Amino acid sequence: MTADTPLWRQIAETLTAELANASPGDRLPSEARLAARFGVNRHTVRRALAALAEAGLVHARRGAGVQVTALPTDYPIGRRTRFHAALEATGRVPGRRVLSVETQPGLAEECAMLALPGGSPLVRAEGLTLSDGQVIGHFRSVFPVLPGLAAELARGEGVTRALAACGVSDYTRAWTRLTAVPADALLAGHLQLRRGEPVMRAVALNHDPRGQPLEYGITHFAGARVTLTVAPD
Amino acid sequence: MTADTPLWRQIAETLTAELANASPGDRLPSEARLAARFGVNRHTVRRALAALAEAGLVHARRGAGVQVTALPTDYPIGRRTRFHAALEATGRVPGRRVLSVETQPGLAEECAMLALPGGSPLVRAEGLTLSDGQVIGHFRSVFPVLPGLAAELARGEGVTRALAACGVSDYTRAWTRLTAVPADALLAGHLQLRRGEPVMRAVALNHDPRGQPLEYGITHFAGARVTLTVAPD
DNA sequence: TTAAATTTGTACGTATGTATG
DNA sequence: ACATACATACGTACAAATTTA
Repeated sequence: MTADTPLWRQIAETLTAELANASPGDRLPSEARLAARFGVNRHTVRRALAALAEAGLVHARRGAGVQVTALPTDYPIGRRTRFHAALEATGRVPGRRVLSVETQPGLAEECAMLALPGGSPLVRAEGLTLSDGQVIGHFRSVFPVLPGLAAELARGEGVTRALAACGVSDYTRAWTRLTAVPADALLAGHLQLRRGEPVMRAVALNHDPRGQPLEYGITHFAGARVTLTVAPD
Repeated sequence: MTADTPLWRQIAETLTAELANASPGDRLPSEARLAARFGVNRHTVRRALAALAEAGLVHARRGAGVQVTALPTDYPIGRRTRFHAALEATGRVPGRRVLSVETQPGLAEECAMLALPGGSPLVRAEGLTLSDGQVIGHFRSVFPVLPGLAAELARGEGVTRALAACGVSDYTRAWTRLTAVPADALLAGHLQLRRGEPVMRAVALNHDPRGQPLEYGITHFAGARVTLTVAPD
């Protein structure tokens, strides 16, 4: 996002971010208006819009404007499916390295996912997932504040054990959303990849047997090192 | 190819045709030379080259030239017979476009997955997965040879209906394996991505209610456009 | 090792055509 | 018919990476 990245790419990224709040069918401002807004030539805006169109996010029609065509498609894979990482089945030694555990006010999205009021304090944990000592994933999870949870998580014995120590005997996965994304610089560093290499993002919500949300987490797996298997129960 | 088609497209088509006699790694003439040859501005040539790059046929490197990455003959134009209308699908997929249906001896892996002797003839189907007319995935499936199956698949009425026409009333997913991989040139062309962009690979096995393998398929989804949701019942 | 030439990438500007509303 | 908006195509200039001398 600094001066060495092309103008058209900065504009494309800005517009992409803004599309998150848009709906399919919404019209973008005209190329001339966008050019005026960003203080660039119209062709520079066109280059940015071409990138968005190539990604399938927008669609331009001559005479009409540029419309938002599609947001990421939600693709249900099946109902009676159970989700587990392949490494559990292959007999490898799983492990994790907790990088940080903090208690902070949660972001709006995080609080909403945990069914808590906005700005509620949350326990945030970040770390790496290992297989035979090899880094295969990076996770970032938020939990509601439970007595002693942060300390238990920091011991690195795993989420299940930490929750059990806090009196939560069991929890189940409400849903998982999977998508393939390019690794950013931070992720590339954690997973020992190059920027842009494919990474699988798994966004998951876990809740207790009564349906109370317990954990909202985003995990990124190194695409080349991980296969997720979805199999019926 | 008349006067109403844009110059850049005419040039792109001309270059694509000429690539048939080229080999991967060959260098194209410089943009300046091509501009002189076609008698157009350099930007017009750039627009044409951008189209070729988008299709995964060439790759440009600043300072070096433009190189051929893949042969047009590897590109589906030669193999695809015709585009069929997208029809109703298996319930989860909004649309499908069947590109080709062939009966061929299966590869060892394919035969093994279908529990057939090596070298058995298989019905192979290839096509695109759509959502609102937008290409979101590319699939390649193999089936055991059933009477009339190839013809039914070729009609583009969907896998479910084709199997039903052959007496298979129902089938279920045995398992799905997911991993994130970079798009190769062929896939980039199909999914309208750039080479190397993240793609989610789903390898799936479907079988009939008695456990007999019916379909072994590999689908690649455009990472930016698809989210797979896994939810328990 | 250095310097120059080559080649693609970015950004600007201008003009005109064509479809839409 | 008219204004709006995207599409095409020309031009210039400079930056950045590579190749060549």
